[in-house]
Amino acid sequence: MGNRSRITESPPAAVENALRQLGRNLRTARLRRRLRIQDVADRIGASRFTVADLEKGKPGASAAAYFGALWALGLLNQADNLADPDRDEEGKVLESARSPRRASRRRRLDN
Amino acid sequence: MGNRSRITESPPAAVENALRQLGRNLRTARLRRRLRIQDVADRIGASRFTVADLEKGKPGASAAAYFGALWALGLLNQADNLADPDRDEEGKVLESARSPRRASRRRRLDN
DNA sequence: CCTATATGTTGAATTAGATCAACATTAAAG
DNA sequence: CTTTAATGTTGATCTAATTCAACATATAGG
Repeated sequence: MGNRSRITESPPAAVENALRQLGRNLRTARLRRRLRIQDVADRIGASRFTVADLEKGKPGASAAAYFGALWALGLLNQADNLADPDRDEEGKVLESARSPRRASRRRRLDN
Repeated sequence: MGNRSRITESPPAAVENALRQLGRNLRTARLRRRLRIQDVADRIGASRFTVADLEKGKPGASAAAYFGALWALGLLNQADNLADPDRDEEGKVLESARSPRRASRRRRLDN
């Protein structure tokens, strides 16, 4: 019943660091463009508080908010390659000839 | 969560598409690894419903959930370059010699 | 300096995100 | 085909994400 998931409440360090770095990058990009927090907020239809949270790397903020900030700064195209199957070399190796639509337990590798 | 921001409630098409694509990529990567939705959910400490939402590209899901899914699949490193200042060619051009800590309205370019 | 303003901080109010149960559907493997 | 399990769907519940006001701080520019 509805509470916050562990990944949002206390993310692993790698996730926390990635979000903090993204936040710092968003701030750098905004300042380079001479935009105020409020300007970005206006462009995406959010409050200045939310945009400030994004620049802090707040884990609980919505993915749309982060992507929207990238979009407002003209940087959304950099998200296109995220988890791109063509770039997933490990995945390519693991994939069999036929790609299943469900993950069957019996054929799954242990780990 | 509270008053849902416009960017989360009805994101611009570019943002919506980017999220849907990310969701599809997460699913492809998961299936290649022969993992069930539940397996990814267990790894990040979320319910299978949330992970299913991620694979649909749900805008309102937390950024930590998306990054956590990438992390669970060994793909988080692909997020490192998001908005990387070194790759922000347009930002480099706009940046003056000194990088300000605030965006002053007077010096801001119109647009 | 001095002033204007961008940003930080806090606390309260509101509502939607996350969870779960129960059931339906569909694909995988024998 | 049959069986098993992975995934989809729905609705209710609970709590945290977001907003906002008000004030404090600090930076930019003159």
